[in-house]
Order: sequence, then structure tokens, then C-alpha cells
Amino acid sequence: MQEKEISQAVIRRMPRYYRYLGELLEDGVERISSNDLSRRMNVTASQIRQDLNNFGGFGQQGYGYNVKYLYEEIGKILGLNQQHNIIVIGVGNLGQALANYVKFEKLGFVIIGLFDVNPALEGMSVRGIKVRMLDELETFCAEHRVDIATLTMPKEKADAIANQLVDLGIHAIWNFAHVDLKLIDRDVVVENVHLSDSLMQLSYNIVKNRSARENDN
Amino acid sequence: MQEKEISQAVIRRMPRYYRYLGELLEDGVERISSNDLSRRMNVTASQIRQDLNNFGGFGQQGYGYNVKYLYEEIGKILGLNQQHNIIVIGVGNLGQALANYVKFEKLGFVIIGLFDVNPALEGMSVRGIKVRMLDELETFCAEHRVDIATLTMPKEKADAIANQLVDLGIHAIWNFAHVDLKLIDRDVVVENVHLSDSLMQLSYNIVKNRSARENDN
DNA sequence: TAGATTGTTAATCGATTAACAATC
DNA sequence: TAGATTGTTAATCGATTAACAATC
Repeated sequence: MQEKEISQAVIRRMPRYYRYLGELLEDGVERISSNDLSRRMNVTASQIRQDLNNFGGFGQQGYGYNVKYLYEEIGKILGLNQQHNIIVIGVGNLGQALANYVKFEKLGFVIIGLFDVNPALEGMSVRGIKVRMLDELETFCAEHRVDIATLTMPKEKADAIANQLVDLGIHAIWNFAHVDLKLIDRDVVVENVHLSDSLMQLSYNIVKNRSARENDN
Repeated sequence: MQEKEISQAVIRRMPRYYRYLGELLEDGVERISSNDLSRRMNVTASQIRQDLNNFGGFGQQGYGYNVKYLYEEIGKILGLNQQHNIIVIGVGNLGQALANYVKFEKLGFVIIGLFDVNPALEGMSVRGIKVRMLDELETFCAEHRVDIATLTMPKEKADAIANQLVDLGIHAIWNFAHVDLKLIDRDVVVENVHLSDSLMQLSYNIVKNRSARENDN
């Protein structure tokens, strides 16, 4: 039974709802209407109701949404009710930064392994997580459930390792390498974080904003 | 004279074109048709031509696009023909990782200052860039042109510092703090990198993919 | 019950794709 | 010239917004 596909545009907005609801929850707010939330989040109330109704009716007419309930439901939708074991391939600065980022654990994302090819890193630990050499990857994957592999190594090696990871049974890649992974006909979901792309988009907007400012004078 | 607004959807795709053209250039490819490029990039040729024609006609009928020329033109569109001076506020793991990331410099993004509130970091340097205490920010901004401020500090402090930065004349923020900055009526462009949002989107797709796989059996 | 607010259908808007005349 | 491929207009598709009946 094929459920209707929900667009990634909607999915991209869900973590933001989750964040705002989490804040409301912390502030002790019990209920919220789509209208109230829309004002806080700077989106239309209509969009909020449409988005949520992709997943079912979480609200109640005349009342609005129960903050705690909605927060938990969105958490479930996003898969935050289960633990995701993560390994990081490439223990450079970024890899270490991610390994040190404890906030992820609260969301259920737990880093269980760090891998690199650099022998100088062997024996080192980051936040209690041992750095292993890449040739131990196969054994490690056999012995542990790995849900997500994070790629923070140079882009030249990314394709080969990504394919190896899929061979080892990993179905999700969080890719920080600055390439589009070539994973042809492979059963894997990929989420890209391209920091320089983000910087370039910012740069475009800087130039545009700057010339708008100059035209104002 | 108001030029027609180009949608952020288009802008988001430009860095990717830039990347592919850079690769073609490295491979010594001289010309490319929208059709060839579309096959490589997995987008429609129509979209490529539409996107590019937002900025002008870079191609030639019967020939296609000159790779080098188009690469450079997109670079200009993205503002990569000028230097962007960056400061980083928050020299934790992520801040240090960004400071160490030399690739940005090739694109014209140069980190010129690092700031933190932690006295333990005072006197430290990352890749030759001195870590300064946050109270030196005002003097620093008076003495240097700062184009972009990167926020890699805890989210609690982000709003206050962001507003201070705008007061000091900064018009662009690259925000890694996990909040939507409250910058009401301020002349500033913001680019958010919300790593946990990205992870949650991945997580959603993992769960979806997993259940699709199970249904196949 | 009256007022509030959802869930959902319909209308609008914008983005993507298709088609083709222009032209190299 | 004939073939190729752009630039651009028109058609389609999808996403967002508006409207309102259902209902708490």
C-alpha cells in the first residue's frame, strides 16, 4: 500500500515546527492555534495547517493544537523516537566538531564510531569515542548497527567510500564532502551539507543587498 | 531602477552549476550544451537554460556554452570576484573547524578574526588567526572591513550578538546557532545552517526508506 | 448556544517543463 | 546550406494561500 508521497518542501519545514513547539513547551505554553504559531514563525496559518494535515489531524476545532502532543507527534514523524547510530568517516576538524556536538544525542543521534586513514590519529579519542582506522570499517559494521554514515573526508575519496558503505549495509549518508555522490541504483538516502554552497548563496545576497542599499542613496 | 527579483530557488542552484563547470574546466572541456550538462547534473536542460537566462544569454545557438566563460560569469553572479572578509563568533569546535577550512579562501572568503568570551582561549591562534575577546569586537570592526559574521556560539547569545553586529555595520550573518535570529527591521542578510534540521530531514527519509524496503519483501 | 479554530476544498500563484522560432 | 542548440514563449505541474463548512 503506497501512501501518498509527502514533498521534501514540507519535510524541510518540519524540524522548524519541532523547534518552535519545543520552545513553547519549555515556556509552559499548553495550546497554540495555527494563527498564533504563524505569527511567531512568520509563515501563513494556512501553510501550517496544510503541512500538519499531510500527516493527520493533530488539532481540534475551536481549540487549536496541544503543544506537547503536537511536539511529540512531529518528533515521531521525524523519526526522533528511535535511536540513530552514526559513524563519522574523516576525523579532521569538522569530523571532530561533529563528534563533540552533544546536542545531537538529545535528538537520538548517537555517534558510535570515528574512522580515518591517518595513522597519526590511531589511538586518539574524541569525547570518549575511539578513532579507528578505515580498514576496521567492515568488522565494525558487522558488529554494530550503523544507521547513518557521515562523510567529512576530502571529496576525492567520497564516492569510493560511500559505495563501500552501502555495500556494508548502510542506507543513509550525511554528506559534507563537496561533491554529489555517485550512487547509481543504490538503496540509500543522502542528505548533503554543502557549506561552500551556503556561503555562495549568502555572498549573492550580500552583493544584491549592497547594491539595493546604494541605489537608495 | 528595480531589476526583476530572482527567486532563491534559482540562486540555490547556482553554486551547483558553478561546481560542475569547475570540474569540466579542470577536465579541459571547452564547451557544453545544456543537454549534456543536464544529463551530468540530473536536471532538465530546460531548467538550466531558464536559470541562466535570468542573468543574461551566456550561450550561443548551435554551439552551446563556453565552459570557462560561463564558469567565470556564474562566479561573478555569486560575488566570487570579490573578497569577503569573515569573522567567527564562537571559537568552539565548529568555529575552529571553519577557521581551519582553507577551501573557503579559494572562493574569496577570508577569515580575518575569531572571537569568543572564554578567557581560556585568549592568546590562542587558529591557522595563524588570533582569538580575540568579544569586547574587542567594536574596535576590530572599526579597523577592519567585515563582510560576514559567522555565528557558532550557543543559541542563547545569538540574538544579542547578531543585533550588536548589525549595529557595528555588518550586513551579513552566516548563522550556525540553532535559532531563527530576531533581527526586526534590520538591514542584514542571513544564511542559516541548521545542522540538526538537516539531520532530522535525513532521519525522516531513513524511516520512510526503511518502511518502503520492508514493504518490498 | 456562540465563538473559535480546525480540516479541507477551491483559487491563485510561482516554478518547472515542453515546444519551437530564432540564429549561430 | 543543414544541423545544432540557444533564448523565450506557452503549457503544465505543484506548492501556497484563501475561503469556508464542519465541529469542538
